[in-house]
Formats: sequence, C-alpha cells, structure tokens
Amino acid sequence: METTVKTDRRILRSKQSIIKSFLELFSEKEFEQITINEIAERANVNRGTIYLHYSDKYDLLDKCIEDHINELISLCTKREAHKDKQGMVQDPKPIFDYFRDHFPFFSAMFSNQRVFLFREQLLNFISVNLMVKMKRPDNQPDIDHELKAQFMASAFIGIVEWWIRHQMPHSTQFMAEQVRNLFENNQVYTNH
Amino acid sequence: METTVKTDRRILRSKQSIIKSFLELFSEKEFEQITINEIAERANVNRGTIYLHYSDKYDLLDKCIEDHINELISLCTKREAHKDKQGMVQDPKPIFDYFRDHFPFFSAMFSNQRVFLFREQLLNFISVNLMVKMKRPDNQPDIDHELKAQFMASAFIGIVEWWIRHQMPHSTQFMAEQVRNLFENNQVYTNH
DNA sequence: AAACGCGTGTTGAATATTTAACGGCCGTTG
DNA sequence: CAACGGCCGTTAAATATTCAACACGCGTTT
Repeated sequence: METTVKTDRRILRSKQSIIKSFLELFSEKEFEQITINEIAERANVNRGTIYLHYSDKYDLLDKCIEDHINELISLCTKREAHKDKQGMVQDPKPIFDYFRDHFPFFSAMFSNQRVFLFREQLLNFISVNLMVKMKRPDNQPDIDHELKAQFMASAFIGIVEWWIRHQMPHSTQFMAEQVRNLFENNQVYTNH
Repeated sequence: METTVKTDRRILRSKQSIIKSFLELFSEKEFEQITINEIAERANVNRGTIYLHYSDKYDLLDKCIEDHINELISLCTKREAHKDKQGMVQDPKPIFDYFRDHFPFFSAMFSNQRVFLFREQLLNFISVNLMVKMKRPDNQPDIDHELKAQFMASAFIGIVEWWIRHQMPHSTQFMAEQVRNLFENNQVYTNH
C-alpha cells in the first residue's frame, strides 16, 4: 500500500556492488576466509560504507539470502493473484527461471559449507507454499499435511540442488514439467 | 612519473556504470536515439552526474573511444619495454586478446554508423605503431614508409573488423599467427 | 494560438560515501 | 617480551552524488 519512499540511488548502487563482489568471493573461497577489506576493494567501495549497511559479513550473507527468499515469495504471491496459473505447484517454471537467472548465487550457496542457513529458509518457504495447496478434503488415509509438505519440499530442494550443482543440464521448461508430474503423483495440487 | 593522485572511488564507479549502460544502449539502438535520461536511468545514476563528467553524449562516446585507444597504446608500449617480445608486429596476440576481452565494445563500434570516428583513431594508432617498425635500411625500391604503414594498418583493421563482425570465429592465437605471417610477407618487421 | 509532453543543461541544499586517522585485537617474527 | 603487519570497527571532515526545481527548446495535440 504505502509507496516505499524510493531509496537513494547511491545506496542501491553501493549495495549492488557490495553484494556482487561478495558473491564472487563467496564462490571463489571459503566464507571464513573472506575479509571485509577484500569485498570493499573489489566493489570499489570504502570499507566504512559496508559497515554503513551491514554490521558484519555474517549479516551481509543473511541479507543476501533474505533478498532472494523475498524475491521468490513475491514471485509466487504475484502469480497467485494472477488467476489462471496459480503458485509454484501448477506451474513451477517461473521458479526454475528464477534459479537459472541467478545461477551464480545459488551455485555458490549450494557449493558452500554455510549452505545450511540457506537451505533452512528455502525449505521453510517451499513447505509453507505447499501446505496451503493441500487443503483439499482427502479421502486417502490421513497423512499429516505438515509432514507431507516437509517431505515434498525437501524432495523439491533436492532436485533443485542437483540441477544447480550439475550446471543446469536441463531447461527450466523440462524441469518444470518433471516437477509438476512428481507433484501430481503425490496429489499435492488442489483443484478437481 | 608522477603518481596520479588516486581518483575518488565514487568517480570511478559512476564512470564505470555510465559507460557500461551507454555501451549496452549503443549496441541496442542507433546512437542518435540514445538519450541522457536512458543512460542515467539504466546506470542508476542521477542525470546531473553524467553532466558532471561528460558535456554531452558525443563527448561520452569520444571518451569511450579514447579510453580503449589509450589502453591499446599502453598495452603496446608496456610490452615494448619488455625486451624479448616487442610490439604488435612480432606478436599481435595480446592485441587480439584485448579485442576479444572487450568484444561488446568493439562489436558495437563496428556495427554502428559512427564507426568512422573510431576507425580513424584506431587506424592512426596502428599506422604510427607500424611506422617505427620500418626504420630498417631497405634495399627494395623505395616505397614511402608512411604510405606503406597506412596500407598495412588499413589491412590490419580490415581483418580485425571482419573477425569481430563474425563473432570471432578463430582463436586469438590463430589470428595472431596469420597476421604475423602477413606482416612478414610484406617485410614490415625490423630485425633479421 | 495556447497547452502539453519530453529531453536538455543548470542550479542549491541534502545526503551518502570517501578519505585518513584512530585504538583495538590477534598471529607472526625478531 | 617487543615489534610488527593485517584486519577490525568507528570517527570527523572533505567531497561526489542525489534530488527537486528551475528555464529552455521543440514537436504534437487541443
């Protein structure tokens, strides 16, 4: 509702630059080895500027993850509003497109020790998203919805991780079809 | 000699950003259609900032060309200092590497009406570079050195332009070998 | 004709970022 | 132990950039 008071362009550019070089470094070396100095140097940003926006490199990593999770969320909710093709269950392709378009980030995430932070949030996002899709009256022997969502979400992430780690060997279209079939087989979707 | 008083990082980042989006636009549409507003918008830079560094879009284009010409010059002179492999005649590969590494720019240059500005400066750079390589006592019927340089430089640019326009169908290594042979056949190089 | 939209250059005040410096901590080297 | 180098996190003053607002020209619409 409230029109977010357009943030100063300098802030946008600084953050962009900082995040970009941080992710580069993140894919090159161990997180613990990365130094604020390096990030600033590569981003052509003063060291102080980083502290102006992030309290330390852990915070920086958190913010990066947060940003992408939020993007994914808004991607889903925006599409839900659009009536015909709802959410990530009926058409997972846009989700895969997003993964593809930000390959450097997700690739770095999946090939790093600190993946746990990330996986946890991603898993939460997916399972919540699936939960609401399973509200239909179920004539099957009652399987707990939350449990099932967790199960499917974990499976979904497993596939994504495999896909990213193998340099995206299939198109997003193909992946979307596969996932949709898997979902259908497990009766996740809602309508008739 | 004088250590250039390290320019403010904000200037560096702004110029980088401006030039980047300008070149993007340059490869997308006709130069005359490009507007300062567009450049600023895409670069996440205030319109005023562009005027702070460039007087108008023509100046901006000039500066872009100038930058690359200077890079090429310093690339050659630096290598001349290094004794064993001198200049662009004995080993043109680094030159081709530079073209390859800045493909977007040169590609835009060669596929645009305004190529003339660029070609003129590039031609001048090459021919001057060749001139100094032809100082040797020549037992051939006297062909004017300047004329010959112009001739060879034009030929060189022709090859580069063909290579860029065709999306670099050969490796820089291969191109360098070809060019070196052509130079030798025309007795451009100095030492026995 | 007047009114409008759109791009250009240019200003002044507000603000983000830079620079250079500080003190502190830690690991290495003498 | 002392000295050093490297990174940290923070500060004050200098500076580049932003924003919003001008006035201008120019083509289009009313």
